[in-house]
Amino acid sequence: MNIGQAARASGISAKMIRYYESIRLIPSVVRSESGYRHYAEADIHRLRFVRRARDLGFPVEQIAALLRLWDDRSRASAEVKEIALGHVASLRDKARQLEEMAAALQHLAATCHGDDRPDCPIIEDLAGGAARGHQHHARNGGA
Amino acid sequence: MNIGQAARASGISAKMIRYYESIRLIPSVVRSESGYRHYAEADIHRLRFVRRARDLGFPVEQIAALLRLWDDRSRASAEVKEIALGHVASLRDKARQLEEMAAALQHLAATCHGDDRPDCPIIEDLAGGAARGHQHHARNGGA
DNA sequence: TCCAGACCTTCCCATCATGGCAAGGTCAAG
DNA sequence: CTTGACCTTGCCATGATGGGAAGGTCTGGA
Repeated sequence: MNIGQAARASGISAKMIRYYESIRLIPSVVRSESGYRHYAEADIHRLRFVRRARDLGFPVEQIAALLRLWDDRSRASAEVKEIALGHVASLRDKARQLEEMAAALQHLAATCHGDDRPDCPIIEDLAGGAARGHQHHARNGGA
Repeated sequence: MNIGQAARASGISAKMIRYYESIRLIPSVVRSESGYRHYAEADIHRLRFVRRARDLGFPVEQIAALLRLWDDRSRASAEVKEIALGHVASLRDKARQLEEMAAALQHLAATCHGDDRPDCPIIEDLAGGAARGHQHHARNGGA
């Protein structure tokens, strides 16, 4: 199987397959005499593993760790679980941060008329909280 | 005020102030004869505006739009509100995606013993769903 | 046999926002 | 005048991905 077929079979673009190989996330595959990469079933499985892990938002570094654990038949499931739960925590943390920003901004937007008047609490907040109204500042604009 | 003081006053690193200037998010400030940037109060206000918008997760492009609206005393508040609510939606969307990943992974992890046995539903799922157990695949790993 | 077109290779560039480092100029205080 | 803090520009790196160029390979058909 050439890289294009491997890409279609795994759901990872050829570009990314080469990239993953370059950073050693996946091993170098065999090449034909002319230099074409050749993928066997086991390689496709590995790529699909990577694909699923990416879909779950794992950073590449952690995927590397998961692949090592996959290869190690005797590792404790606790090791895998620890990585997984650590990642869950990090995902939740990021989600919470985004949600907090959204809530703050929505709160601000709720007090904005949103009509054709120029009055806007959102801009006023960004401009420095409740303190000032709207000081002008036309400046030496042209770079 | 030099760039370092402006950085301290605005909460944006000197590096980022220069960057923002280079991409024209903020206008070029006046320079001393020796080339040092000099910041006036109005510049600091503008930088703080940018800082707050960044804290709310606005991408730089949208901050540029907000700054234009800030400068335009006659614009309708509806324009600002639209940008803000659009951003709220995008933040919520990202947060939801992360949360979905976290939930899926947590669900998976819940079925994993997490002890010293090698059995691990997490790895098994990544390796290809319920289909196979754990096929081996030692390969030309060397790279 | 030869060509077209689809495929492959490597290499470089861009994203987005940020930090780091290096080489060199400037300024203020001692 | 020296020292040290500060400034300047420029390049490189991140993390994961896409785009494109320049050139080699393979396959099928006329």
